[in-house]
This record gives sequence, structure tokens and C-alpha cells, in this order.
Amino acid sequence: MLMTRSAARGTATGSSRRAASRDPGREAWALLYELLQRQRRRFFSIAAELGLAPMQAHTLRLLEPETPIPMSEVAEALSCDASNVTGIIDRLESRGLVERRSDPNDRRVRMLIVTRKGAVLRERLVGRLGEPPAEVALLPAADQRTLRDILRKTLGRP
Amino acid sequence: MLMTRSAARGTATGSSRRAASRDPGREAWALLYELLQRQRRRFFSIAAELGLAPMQAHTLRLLEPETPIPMSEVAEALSCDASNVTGIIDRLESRGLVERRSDPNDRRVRMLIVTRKGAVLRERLVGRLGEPPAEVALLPAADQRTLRDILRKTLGRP
DNA sequence: TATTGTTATACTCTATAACTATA
DNA sequence: TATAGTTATAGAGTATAACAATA
Repeated sequence: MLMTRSAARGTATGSSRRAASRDPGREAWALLYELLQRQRRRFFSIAAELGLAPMQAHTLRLLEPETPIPMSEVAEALSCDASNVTGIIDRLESRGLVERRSDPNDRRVRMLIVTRKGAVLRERLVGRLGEPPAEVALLPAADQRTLRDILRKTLGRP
Repeated sequence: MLMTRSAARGTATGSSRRAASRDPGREAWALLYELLQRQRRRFFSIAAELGLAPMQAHTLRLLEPETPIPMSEVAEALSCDASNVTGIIDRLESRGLVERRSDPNDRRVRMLIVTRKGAVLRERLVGRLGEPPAEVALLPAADQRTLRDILRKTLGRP
């Protein structure tokens, strides 16, 4: 038998529950994880409202207007295989949101750039995603500043 | 033309950049979003190491041993359609990690429960996922406590 | 009639391996 | 030889609609 604990349902953190309350780092991470899970739903629904499949939305977000990037960079940012990027870009391109151009310096690479139409949609996407969700927006201003300062540290931003 | 800004590459936050520095809530959210993106990769690799596809891992995490839950609850927690859960559970069940049981109270519903084997794997999964990533673990203890306290507030945990 | 879960269908995303065209 | 991207393939996840069994 692995566990006889009575399993407090609805918290989903499971076994790290008691450890978390002794270790601030563990509990902070457990809370972060839960906050993170809640935002998944938000991301999917924003993408769907704009008619974008999830990875298409992630990709469009990466493509800043007037800043061509190679497909390899998209694969890296999406942390997926290059062969997937081919398909994702195919779908974005067939909707006229993105264009493939060749790189004069190296004719193997394909540079991606958003079209005018893609930039308009991207602007709506980035605007919606950048809007802080209730969990953050309703925090007192002092807490928002403190949270910002600590998060800067976690990401190594002095 | 939509934007003439010179587009600071590598930050991915894009247009909310300047607004973020004036608005702590926006910047906190932008940082949180980035932290969140970094953890995606971590989640996928932990799941893959344990031989679980992403949604299978999410599902296994929900199933606390000795606590049967209906498929509808899994669909709700995963925020996906019930028809998907059928397939995800089929795959977990075919590997002997999960079992479907009937609910004597309502013979339409199927209760899910992890098998012994499933509980062992789940314990490894939950253990790995619960381990704070470097971004949090390397934070000074005082910051970890502050972060924990603020995150409790965001999730309405007094 | 309404609800739980399944099936059928079609599309998106996924990695692997084999391929092409460049370098 | 090595690299950037494509194609082929097979599997996983997705929503919708039609369906069975039960309430």
C-alpha cells in the first residue's frame, strides 16, 4: 500500500501538501502551479475566440511585425520539432497571416514574417493575453509591485 | 502600417512592454506569463521521461489513490470535452494504470481509480512536478515567503 | 426529457525517419 | 559532411454530432 492518507479532494496538489506548508519555496511553487493551470483555460479560450488553434496562437505571438525570423527560431521557442513548425506555418500561411521569404544570405533558411492581416490579428491576440487576469488585477497595488519585483528576480532581471 | 517601434527581439512580450513598466500589475502578469512558458517545457519533459503523453500526465495527477472520481469531473478539470476523456482514459487503462468502475448510485456514470501500478507512477510524477524549479528554488528564503503569501492572496487563500 | 459516456469524423499537434537543397 | 526545412507516417489530443443506456 502506498498511501493511507485521507486525500483532501479538490486541492490537486496531493502528496506535497504537508511538505509545502513547512517549505515556503515548495508552497510558492504549488500555488504558482495552480495559478498556471487556471491560465491554461484562459489562453485556450482567447485563442479559440480569435479562430486560432493553440500552437498557431503561440506562433503568431512570436512574430513581431517587420522582424523576420527563421523557422528554426520558432521551433526553438515552441520547444518542438522543426517538422511541426512546417505544418503550423502552412496553416497560418494558408490563411494569409504569415509569409515565408527566403534569406539571401543562406538559401536553406526560410524567414517568417506576419502579413498586414496577421499583424492586425496578432495585435488583438497580444492585447488580450497581456491583460492581467483577475487573480493579479485584483491584488492590492503594493502586492502587485512586490510580486513584480520578486518575479523579476526569478527570471534574472535585475 | 501598424507599428513603427523598433521591436526589442527576445522579449516576446511585444507591445505591452512600455505599458508594463508603468503598470506593476501588467508587468507582474507579463513576467508570470514568461515564467509559465518556461515551465511548459519542464512539464513535457517530466511527463515524457515517465512515458506519459501530456494529457495522460495531467489526468493521472488528478486521480488521488483510493478516491474514485467520475469521468465528467476529469473533463471539467482538464477543461476539455467528455469525448476526449474517453480516449485518454482508454490509453491509461490499456496500460493498466487506471480502472473504470460503475457507480451503484447512477449506472450512467463511470468512476475512475488508479491501480496500484498507476499509483506508483503517479507518486513519481507528483514528486517530480512538485519539486520547485530553479527560478523559485534559488530565490532568497524571505522572497519565497513573500511570494507564497502574495500567491495565496491571488488564489483567495487567506 | 435530460444526462453520462461512447462512437464516428475531421482537424491539429507531436516525434521520428527519410529526403531535398543548400552550405 | 553538416544544416534548414520538407514529407511521410503513426500516434495523441481536440471539438462536434449522433448515439446508447440510464435517470
